[in-house]
Amino acid sequence: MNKKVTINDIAKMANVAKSTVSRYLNGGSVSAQTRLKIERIVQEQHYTPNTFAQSLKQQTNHTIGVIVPRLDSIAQSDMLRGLDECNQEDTFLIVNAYQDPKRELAAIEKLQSQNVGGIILLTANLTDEIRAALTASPLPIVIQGQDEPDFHRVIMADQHGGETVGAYVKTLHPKNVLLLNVNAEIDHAVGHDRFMGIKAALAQTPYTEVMTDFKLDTAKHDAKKAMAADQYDLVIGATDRIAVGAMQSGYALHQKPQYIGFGQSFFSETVTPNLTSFEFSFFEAGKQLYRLFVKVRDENPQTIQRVVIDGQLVIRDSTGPQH
Amino acid sequence: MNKKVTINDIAKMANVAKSTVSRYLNGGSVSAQTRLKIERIVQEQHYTPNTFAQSLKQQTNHTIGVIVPRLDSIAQSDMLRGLDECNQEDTFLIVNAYQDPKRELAAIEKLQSQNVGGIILLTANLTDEIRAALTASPLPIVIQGQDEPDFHRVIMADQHGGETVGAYVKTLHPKNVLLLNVNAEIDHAVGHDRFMGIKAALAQTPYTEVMTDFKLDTAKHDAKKAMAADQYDLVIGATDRIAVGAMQSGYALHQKPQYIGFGQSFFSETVTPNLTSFEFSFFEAGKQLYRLFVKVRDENPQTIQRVVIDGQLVIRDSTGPQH
DNA sequence: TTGTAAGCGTTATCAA
DNA sequence: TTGATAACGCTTACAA
Repeated sequence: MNKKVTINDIAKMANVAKSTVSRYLNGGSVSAQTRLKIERIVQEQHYTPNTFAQSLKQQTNHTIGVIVPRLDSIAQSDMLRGLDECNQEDTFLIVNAYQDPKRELAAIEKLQSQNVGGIILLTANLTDEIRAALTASPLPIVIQGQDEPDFHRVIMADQHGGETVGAYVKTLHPKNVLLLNVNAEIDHAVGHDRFMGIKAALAQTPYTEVMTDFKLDTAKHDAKKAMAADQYDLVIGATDRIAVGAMQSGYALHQKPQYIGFGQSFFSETVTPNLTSFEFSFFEAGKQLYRLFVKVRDENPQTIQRVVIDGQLVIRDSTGPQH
Repeated sequence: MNKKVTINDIAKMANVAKSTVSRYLNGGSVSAQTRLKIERIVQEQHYTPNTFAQSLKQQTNHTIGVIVPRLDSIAQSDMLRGLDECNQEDTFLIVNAYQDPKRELAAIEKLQSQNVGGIILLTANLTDEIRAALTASPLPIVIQGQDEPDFHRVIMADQHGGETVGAYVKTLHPKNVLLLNVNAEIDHAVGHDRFMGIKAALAQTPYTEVMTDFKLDTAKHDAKKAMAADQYDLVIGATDRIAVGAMQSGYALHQKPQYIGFGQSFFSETVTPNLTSFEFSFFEAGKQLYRLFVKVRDENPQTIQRVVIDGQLVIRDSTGPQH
């Protein structure tokens, strides 16, 4: 920050008081004559107000802290793109929590000490500590990822996704199904909501449920163990990544079951064969998330807001005819 | 920002002047007695200084604008993690430029008007306009991605990577090689530097160079065209993503050449077969980038700084024995 | 060691 | 329509 031109400089150059310049900037009443004069000088000098002074004075600011569980995920980056898309005038302070509840909590506290104007929290899992911190905060806060009844939130239609996949699975008439799920304690939306519909659809079909985690390697390992022990003609992963792990195990074991995942298109189209999956609109989720945040911040609604984002089943080669 | 406790509140509670509290906070001289008193109250009240007031007063701040070309890339997120890793006290304002030079320029201007304390620019390509904007800025600036002589920078050892891959390629004794490259005008570090060593190593071997772009679909399409027209036993992609596109084409055409890419491990391990690639340490690059930035900001070196980050060849199944 | 006071760049109030 | 002036929360001479 070298020698930035201030409102005082502009005022002097225009031979007016700085309050007049301020009024000009904020759309107050100024005569056409002085307006023109100030306008010219502001342009010439490339003047932009000092945001710190503004925030200090206004006791609020347009920086929104966004906490993401991870950055190396298409879903998250799509969501951030959605936030960007709608954004008119806010600045996002993106903090990576590295899927660690401790870091998530620390991020909430740090953001508050940095005086952000609000927080958008993307999360897989809320601890009691985090709930307490959120509740204690005077800031407008919106969360995404979990259907937490006490907070304004945007959630994905995991339940509907599970039902849709369930309905599709019925048409495939599988003989023996492997479900690769994650612990609902770690991510309730994924571990529980997604699989309800699937299990209902498999009422008449034998299936095995194996718990794994979100990492590719773990999924690969757990899938291999299961697929070596029994023969499956359909494998459903809780996420695309998990399904891909299973595909690699299948490849190694020379098995060719059908595969279904949950997630977003890029990942699904990267693997061979392309993966059939239920795809959520994370981009849309980001847009809605921003809209909801603005509503919460500006209107301070007294009832908890809840927005559900739908998705759709995209059928690709992994459940295609050649299988 | 509801009713945050200020330094004045603390001062009153402790029956001292606010300057004393300020001195306590900034490590100035205070008697053991008052130190204890203030300490207790600060803790009780969860007092944190208002960063806007601090920045306003100090005429500088600890927010660094980070412009990234894209967010849906492991390389970028690894680099950001590296930045985080070393960071002591700075806040990163991450801006996605969506691989669009216009947005990149706009981001530089917006960050300046937001009074960031400096800019870290990750980029594939610098336009003259952007060079001009960077040169005109009074802020400390560090760039990454291109070997631009006029700016402090961290670059990847693309040239050395190409030579290493070249040496390895010789040991494979390929009969006919397909190079899938990108235009050096779009990304000189990739399009030119990476391929110098490879082409030198292929002096005695027939090869075809096809230009494509960074998108998976384009690479797939271009690779398919080339692989349908001629028979190759080795395909080298300018990036992992491009190599994966080629793998998919090979799969579709029932061809099984060997494949080599450039990039980071996750992507390489996602595909089947796992991809041999020259992997740069983007995480390390991020760390060095932050260190370099701090050096530039705090020491204002008069000579242009240049840091090179190395990588290593990781041999996987795609050039493995079963091929 | 401590307190007083000025000032950072804004916006808002209130006279003129 | 304008311009002084106070205030936002903090740091920093300088004085006590």
